[in-house]
Parts: sequence; C-alpha cells; structure tokens
Amino acid sequence: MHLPPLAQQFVLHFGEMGSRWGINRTVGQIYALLYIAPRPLCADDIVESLGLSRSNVSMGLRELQGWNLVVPRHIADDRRDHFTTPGDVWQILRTLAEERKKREVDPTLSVLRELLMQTPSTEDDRYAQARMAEMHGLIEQLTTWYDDIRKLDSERLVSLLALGAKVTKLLDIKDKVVTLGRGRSDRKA
Amino acid sequence: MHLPPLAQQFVLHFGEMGSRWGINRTVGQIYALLYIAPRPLCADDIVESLGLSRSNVSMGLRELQGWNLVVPRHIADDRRDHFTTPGDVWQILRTLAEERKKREVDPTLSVLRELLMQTPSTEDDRYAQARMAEMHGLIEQLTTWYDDIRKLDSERLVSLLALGAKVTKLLDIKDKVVTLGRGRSDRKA
DNA sequence: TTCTAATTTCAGAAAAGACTGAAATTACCG
DNA sequence: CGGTAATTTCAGTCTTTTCTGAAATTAGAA
Repeated sequence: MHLPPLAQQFVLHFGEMGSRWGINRTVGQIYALLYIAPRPLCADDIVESLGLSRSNVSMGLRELQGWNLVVPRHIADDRRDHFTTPGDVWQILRTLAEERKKREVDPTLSVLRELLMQTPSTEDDRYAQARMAEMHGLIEQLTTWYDDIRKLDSERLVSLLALGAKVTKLLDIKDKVVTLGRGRSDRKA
Repeated sequence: MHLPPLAQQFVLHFGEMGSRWGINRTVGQIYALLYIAPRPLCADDIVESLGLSRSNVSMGLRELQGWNLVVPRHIADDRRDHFTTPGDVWQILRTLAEERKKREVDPTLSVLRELLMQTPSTEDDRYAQARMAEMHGLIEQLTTWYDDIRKLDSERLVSLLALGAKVTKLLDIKDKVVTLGRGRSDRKA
C-alpha cells in the first residue's frame, strides 16, 4: 500500500473498523479510499493503492454499489469504469441509515408481524408474544419517526439536530400557545 | 432445540440476524431466549433450550453482559447464576445505542481528531484532510445531538418521536412567538 | 479444611468468510 | 464480424471466527 500518510492512516482505520460495521476489511478500505480521493478512481487505481487482487476489488466495488455508497462515474476518453462516493456527507448519512434499516431492522419487523398474527399454544408462548409485541411497538415508533425525518432537507435536519433535547421545551411553548389560543384548561389532554 | 413454536421462531430469527448486527448466531439466540423468557434462566436452561455447548453459553453470556444487555439475577436457594434482559424496551434501546456508539463511532471520532491535527504533506493529503473534516463535523453534530437526547426520560422521548418532522413546524412557531415578543424584523438572525 | 457443584479457560476442531488467479464473459473498437 | 481491453465469475485456498470438550478454577456447603 503506497499512499500519502494521512490517507493511509484513514484507510487502515476504516479497514479495521470494517468488521464492526458489518462489512469486511477490504470493503472498508475501498470505501475510505474513494471517500478521500480528489477524483474518481478506476479499479486498477484501487488495486495499486491498496495492494488487493483485481477480483477482490471488483467484488468490493459491487458490494459498495449495492449499498449505494459508491457510484460509477464515467471519465471522458477512458474505457475503464471509474467510481466515487457521493460528496455530500449528509446524503451519505441518509443512504447509510436507509440501507442499514433495510438490512438490520426491516426483516425483524416483518418477522415480528408474522409472529404476532399466530395464536400462542402454551402459556410461555403467550408471554413471549407479549414481549414481541413490546419490541414491535418500539420498532414501529422508531421507523415511523424515521420515515418522517428522512424527508427533511439537510438544512432542516441540521437545525433539528442542533435543537436536540430543547425540543421538549418547544413542546411546552406549543402547549402554552395552544392553550392561550383556546382560552384555557385543556393542557395535557 | 425444543421450545414452544413462537419462541422457537423468534430465537431462530435472532440467530440469523446476529451476523448483520455484529454479534454471532449463538449470542443472538441466547439474547432472544432471555428476552422472551418469563423468568431468569440459568446457563443449563439455555444449553437445554438451544442445544449449545456449556462453554459456548458461558462465552455468549459474557459477551451479552459486556454489552449490558443481560444482567445476572440471583434466585433464592439456587447456587447457579441466573440471567435476564432488563425488561423495559426503551431502556434496552438506550443501552443498545450507547454500546453501539462506543464500539462503532467513538473510535472513528478519535482517529479523525488525531488525523486532523496532523499537517498534510501532499496536495492529495490536503484534500483528504478536508474530507475528513467534513466527516468529523457530521459525527460531532450527531453525537452532540445524541448526548442531549439520551438524557430524556422515556415519556419525553416517546413524545419527541411522535412529533417527528413536525418539529420543524414548531420551530416556525417559536420563530413567530419570539418575533412577536420582540416587536418584529429580526427573524432568521 | 475438604468435597462438590458451578463456571471459566483454552487448545484444537469445525464452520464461515475472505481472497486469489485462471477462465469466462462482456463491452467496445476498427 | 474479429480482436482486444476491461470486468466478472468461481473453484479452490487461505484466514478468521466460532464452537467444543477436557481440564482448571472458583465458590459454596458441610
């Protein structure tokens, strides 16, 4: 691997973290490399920079495209495919959230729905089903919230984040405004 | 594995999902079993229910305790250790968020900080560092938000989720209120 | 203390996953 | 159409992770 020092450290870190993030070392490195590359790279650039086999790079790029984290970009007068990561980090965050939800949450949600349709056959199954219902409820609330949030443009998303827990204060303000508008006495209904 | 039907399906699903969630099959199954168990289980109960080796169960329990997802619970007149999952699903969510952040986010944040301290030695490294700064900024904003949110009790967290993107509307309301209070003309300062 | 039950450790076996190079396929050019 | 460059596929190899059983350790009861 011959890369400038900063790039190298960044790439190595992403490789190490790969397994924790549910991707493998090579895929992590390829992503990192493309993320900091000042221009789209072709597969051979990656082979050279990271010292991987050509076929491994091909598979890694495929996986990253499957995550929508890497996109092909055509370069004039070059037959080879080139690849980049979309530049806007907020967009990257959205993509990551979307894909992780699809892989890590949706299958469970759908299994839970199935299991909640069934009739428990033992006392323990009855209890188990109640616990599953709790989990299902939680996930539903989270995904409903997420479906709502994901539609925000980046600017609004940022201000929402900046607001943080202060939102609850706003909630109180809203309460007051509504109450004042109506006259009185129906708060916390 | 001999478990009532619903329990069995639930446990098998968690086993399959394990690898996507960064734990292994057995650990996923053990967690699932404890989650739906109507009372604390000892290691041998788990061995019997899931058909794993005693030592594997021991290691799985250790890992789950490391995640704070499973806690030991002493049972009167029984020398064996028993284990449960904390009951409140919102608390489970907090724990999960906390632990995943610790494992998946914090190390990267700290590496990024280090790399941003260094002086780039090539033109490409300069660009790379700028990209790292973008990533760092994003993660900082997210973790700041998270640090704020995590302090909320479950009730407030739920209402915040229920609010979803409507928060931005509230922001507008706040703007108006503030503006009215002040007189006029200094919105979006 | 001694005895026994419960648990953990750990070296090696088994399984899963990642990686490679050679061969096959695809895509483009003349 | 060839011919060639680029890419993908895949069977086999290598690496890593998971799992096991036997041995060691720990903790409680007598």
